[in-house]
Parts: sequence; C-alpha cells; structure tokens
Amino acid sequence: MTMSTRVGRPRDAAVSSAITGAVMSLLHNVGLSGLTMDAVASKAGVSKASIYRRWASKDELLVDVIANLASETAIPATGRLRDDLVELLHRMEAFLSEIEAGQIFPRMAAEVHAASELGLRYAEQVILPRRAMLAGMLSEAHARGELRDDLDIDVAVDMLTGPVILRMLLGRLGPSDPEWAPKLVDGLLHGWAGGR
Amino acid sequence: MTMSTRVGRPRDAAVSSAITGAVMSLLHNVGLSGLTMDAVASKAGVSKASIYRRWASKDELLVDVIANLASETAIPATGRLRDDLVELLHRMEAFLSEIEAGQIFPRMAAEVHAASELGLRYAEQVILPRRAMLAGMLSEAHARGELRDDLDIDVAVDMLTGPVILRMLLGRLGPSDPEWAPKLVDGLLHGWAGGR
DNA sequence: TCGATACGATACAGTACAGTTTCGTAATTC
DNA sequence: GAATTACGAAACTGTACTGTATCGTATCGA
Repeated sequence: MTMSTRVGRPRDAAVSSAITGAVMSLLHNVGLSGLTMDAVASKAGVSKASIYRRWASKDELLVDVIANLASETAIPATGRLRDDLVELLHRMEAFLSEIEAGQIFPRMAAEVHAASELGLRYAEQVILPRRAMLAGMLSEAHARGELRDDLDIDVAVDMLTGPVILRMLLGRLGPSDPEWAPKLVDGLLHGWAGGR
Repeated sequence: MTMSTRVGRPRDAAVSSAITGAVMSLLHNVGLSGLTMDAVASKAGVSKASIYRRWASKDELLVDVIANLASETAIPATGRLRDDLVELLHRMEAFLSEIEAGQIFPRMAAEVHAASELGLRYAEQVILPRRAMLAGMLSEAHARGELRDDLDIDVAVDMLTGPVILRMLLGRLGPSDPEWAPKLVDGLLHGWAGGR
C-alpha cells in the first residue's frame, strides 16, 4: 500500500500561482464583472484547460482566491478599547478599498442572500471568522470592564461593521471625512444622548 | 403652431402599467438576476416591441421602476426619539425585506460604486433623499436637546442605517433576534461604555 | 521505450440574453 | 378610406460568456 506517486507529468505549481495571481490582478483592475475565464487564462499565460484541470468551475476558483485573499488579518490589541477600535476601522477601510472590494462585496452579499454555494462558502470562510474575531475582541474588553454588562455582543458587531460596509458601498456619494473613524468610535462608546 | 396631436393609434396606458407592474412582481419573486426582458414581456402579457417603444433599454426601465418604488416613506415623529428610532428601524426592515431588496440593494450598491448611470440615479432618487430625511429627524431631536452637542449627524446616519443594511445583506447567516432593533437603538443612545 | 498525465493553443458546443425586425391586425387622425 | 402609429407574436441577430474537446508537444514513472 505504497502512497502511489502519480504517474505522468506532474502539475506545474507555477501555473497554479499564475492563475490565482491573474484572478487577483483582474479583480483589482476590471472588477468581478470583467473577470472571464478567457481573461484569466490570457493574463496568466495559461490555457483554459489548465484552469479547469485544477478547479471544476469559475465559482470554485473565485471562492479559493477570495478566501485566501481575506485570510491574514490581525486584530489590534493594545488593551485600550478606543484605540483598538479606531485602528481596526482603519484596517478595515484599507482592506476594503485595497482590492476593489466595492465590486466584490456587493456581489458576495447578493450570493449570501441567495444562499448559493458561492455565497455560503464566502460566508463561512470570510465573514463569519471575522465576526468571531471581533466578538472575541469585544468580549475581552468586556472582561476588562470596559463595556456595559447588558451590551449584546452580536448587535455590537453589527454596530461596528455595518457603518464601515455602508460607507464603502456608498463611498463616492459624499466627501470623505478623515475624522470619520474616531467620530464613529466615540459615538459608539459614549452614545448619542446624555454624557459630556 | 398647434400642439400637434399625434396621428395614429395612441399608446395604451394599460400596457405601460402592466410592464412596470411585471417588473415589480419579478423583482419580488425572482430578483434582479432572473429579470429578463422576455420574462417582463411574458409576465405583462405584452410584446417586447411594446417595451422598447417606451424605454430605450433595460437599465432605463429599471431606474424608472425603482425610483417610483422607493418614493413613499414617512418618518415617524412621536417626539420621543427612542420610540421614533425603533419604529423607523422596523419600517426599514419591512421595506427592505418586502421587495426582495436583498437582491436589489447589493446590485445597486455595486452600480453606485462604479458610478454608472443606473447607480447615480439610484443614489439621487433613493439613497440621498432618505439620508436627508433621517438627518432632518436627528436634527430635530438635537434641537429638542435629546442629543449631545458634538454628535456628527452624518456619522449618526451611518451608525443608524449601516447595521440595518448589513443585517439585511447577511440576514440568513444567524437566527433573527426580535429584540434586535431596540437593542441597537439603546446601544446607540446610551453607548457601549459607562452608564447604567 | 512506453504509457500516462500536463501543457498551450484553438476550435467548438451550448446557453443566455439584449435588442431588432417582420407580419398581420387594430385604433386613430385627416 | 388612406396614412400613421400601436399591438402581440415570434423569428431573428449579435454578443458574450462557460465549459468541453482535440491536437501536437513536453515531462514524468516504470
């Protein structure tokens, strides 16, 4: 029962990375609408057959690339909640604008809403892990006594991420306010009413 | 220079309304992806020629219908901000789920982001007016002394609408919490930190 | 050397859809 | 009643894809 070393010419790893690289490049340049399999093959200098030898469909290729694209994200943890939140928002803004997420996220949101295969995998591999990380961050702050006891963590995650997503979706509608992130954080922490 | 009364058979107003009605119905049922001109014609009991006699393209038809669809919305005004906000959120949730906006909004967000003709008109006719109404509502509350002086109204609008949009986009990911709206409002008004 | 698999290139099949055109018929103005 | 426009039906054109198949060639294990 030897681990059968496959016979025949082995797959070229450079081809695989050329394909995923081409997908990322095209996402960045032409967005999701202009991303065709012919364009990927052309950009990667690769034949379409080589793509379909590795991925069964365009959707599987996309999920693969997008999931990896969104993997490396560290949560700031200085111990001071306000600073952590502002820093987090800045990172989210950077990430969302970096890869033309304005093209990707609306499409993925529609997929999630439609509960398609692509949408489910995007939710599992991209959205839910991030929400879990945020929830963990808030839980730690709660343990440190920085949050009210009756704050619902899930709702808080919505309160934090919702405005960022919205801002990215509608970004071009108004002038961008460099103080937006700290204003949001202070609004969240201290509330609209009463106070100072 | 008489106002030339056009010669020939006049257009049937019933045909026009059948078309727009079919578009709304299809948006409701199959969403934007399944909305083809053949489907519209079939559903309306009308020939495609009659559609293209009235609208030059699918996009123009869509803009027309969507703009009218989002026209009538009243802002609650009981004078107590908290109740108004909760009621407002409920109306937004109802509106967004009513017409399968989960299909429409992501698509329109992508259009807005791409600054296409369709996106610009959607922003002008649907998004911006609503934001203005919300800003007015908050300004009144501010005049009544219910809000902190240093609250940025624009950011506040983001804080209010962002979570609702997000919740709608990702709606199917988690169990729905009937107390979500009041939790959000209380979180906004009283803040995460300090307090009670 | 031989069988098996990968590769690029390219043609091909299949599908889906926007928008156009044709045709026979109905409504309206002059 | 003649010219003109609207109407439904349906065929048609053009396009833009996804995914498959074919072919000659290259690279591996046995």
